[in-house]
Amino acid sequence: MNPPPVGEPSRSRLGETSRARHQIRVRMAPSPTGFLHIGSARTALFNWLFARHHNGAFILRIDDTDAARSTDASMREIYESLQWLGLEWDEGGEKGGPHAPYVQSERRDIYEWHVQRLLASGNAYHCYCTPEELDAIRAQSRAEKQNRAYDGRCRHLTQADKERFAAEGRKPTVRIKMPDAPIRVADIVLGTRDISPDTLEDEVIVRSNGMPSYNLTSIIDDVEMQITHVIRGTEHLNNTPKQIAIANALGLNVPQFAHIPLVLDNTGRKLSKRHHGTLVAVSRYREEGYLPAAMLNFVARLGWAFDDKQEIFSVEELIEKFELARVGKSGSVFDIKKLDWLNTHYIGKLDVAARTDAVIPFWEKEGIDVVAEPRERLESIVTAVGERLTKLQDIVPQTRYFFAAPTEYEPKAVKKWWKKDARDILTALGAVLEAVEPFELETVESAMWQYTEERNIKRVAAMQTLRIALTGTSFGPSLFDILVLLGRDEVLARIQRAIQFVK
RNA sequence: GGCGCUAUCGUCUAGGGGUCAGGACGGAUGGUUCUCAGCCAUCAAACCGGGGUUCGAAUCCCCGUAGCGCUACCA
Repeated sequence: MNPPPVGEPSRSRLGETSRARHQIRVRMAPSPTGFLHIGSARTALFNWLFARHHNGAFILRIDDTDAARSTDASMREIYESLQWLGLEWDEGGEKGGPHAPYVQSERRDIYEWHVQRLLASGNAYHCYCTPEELDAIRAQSRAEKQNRAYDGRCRHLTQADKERFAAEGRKPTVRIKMPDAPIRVADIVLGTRDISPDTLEDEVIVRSNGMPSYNLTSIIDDVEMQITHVIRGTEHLNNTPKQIAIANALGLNVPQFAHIPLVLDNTGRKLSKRHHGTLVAVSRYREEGYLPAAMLNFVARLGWAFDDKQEIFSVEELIEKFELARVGKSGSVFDIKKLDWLNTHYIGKLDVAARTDAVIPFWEKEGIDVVAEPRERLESIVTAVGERLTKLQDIVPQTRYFFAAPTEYEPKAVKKWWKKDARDILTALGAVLEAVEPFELETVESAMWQYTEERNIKRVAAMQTLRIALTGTSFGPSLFDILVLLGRDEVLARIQRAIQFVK
């Protein structure tokens, strides 16, 4: 007895075979209520990759219908984070395009026109319920184990009822009238299913303040902007039948949908601004010194895999190999350890010049005056540090002593390496280093080895004792690199200071 | 409470009626070495449970269970 499902899309599951006639158009539609979320960044990436892979267009739309929470600052931050990641958009944002404006608060007349059509056709109606009444209805529905929170009671208001409410000063919302037929949701990653209409309630599509809400604006803009594929997070899955219903009532064709799994924290919950704060902010990773290439590679592998052997993907490879068909259905935990590994890898791939450039802002941020340093010396330091950088900001603890003598010696290191003979070793080493000619890598090295051999001292003991005197810590680059980079005078001065400290 | 989605090592995943269930991160051990990092080698580590179907099920079907998401005049 059920009427046939509505909303059947015209294309096949993958949508990747029958696209010859139409250009692929996808969009990312953040709401400007804070920084760019790591999950949004992944959604943006998937959209962007899909667009680039198919030579389509990637559109940036700003969903700011929640006026109370949206800010310009947030909008700029989102642009900036996206640009930093290299996810350039073809239309929208501050860039404009043939479907301008791309900011929803500037498109109200478009929504208004559609709402009037809905009202005129009887597919939408005014609802005069107050928030308090709604709360009560919700509570009751829940108690009665109903599957809908709102019962559609204002569908049947008489003209007299409306006038009475209006006289009371109540401002109505507009609700969409949900259909009686099941709605078919065809999802590229999750498959097709029919949603029973009695689980769908009459959503508010225009607030009482006149501002249209998400489910209306989203689908209207997707259609108006000729979006062919809506790729978004699974949290929107339940909105999809509502949006399809709205489009159907308006006689509009819906795009294809692809809901990608959520990004989870290590307890399996959705990563959110609310619970995780700046941990989910793309800008935070930028500030700590993660490379865009690493972020993209990492985030792409959350829910997507190419085969059973490849982990490292350049952006070009990602574009070439990315397919929606290979996106998984289950959520993925954001594992910072793996991001760290990738970041180390990508930093390692930077040549010295590029790595030096990348690291300079991090020195400056910590007040290290790199401008005063010869470029050559900076590059030598970076070379000496080698692969010891997981994040660019690690450059600071790794190299601080190249710019200023240590002000303290790490207690743990001192305890382990500065035994009773530390003073003697330092004194002797000082003499050795004072005498080497010239003060260069090979000469210093052989002089040191000669010393340890003659005195029958363990290399480690001598080296670590000296390392702490010079750097204040027990780890770091080759000690010979450090010696030469510091120069004889500075080395001798630091040895003297250490001897005083040891007493 | 309702509705929906999901389920392979700790994590990201490959595979998929017959495999020693593969790789990577992380972990452990050993090697290289002046330390750390790196690199090399080795090891531990998984098909949510129960029923079917089948000669054979981790794979197909059903039922559970668990987790998550949504449940706003947020998006």
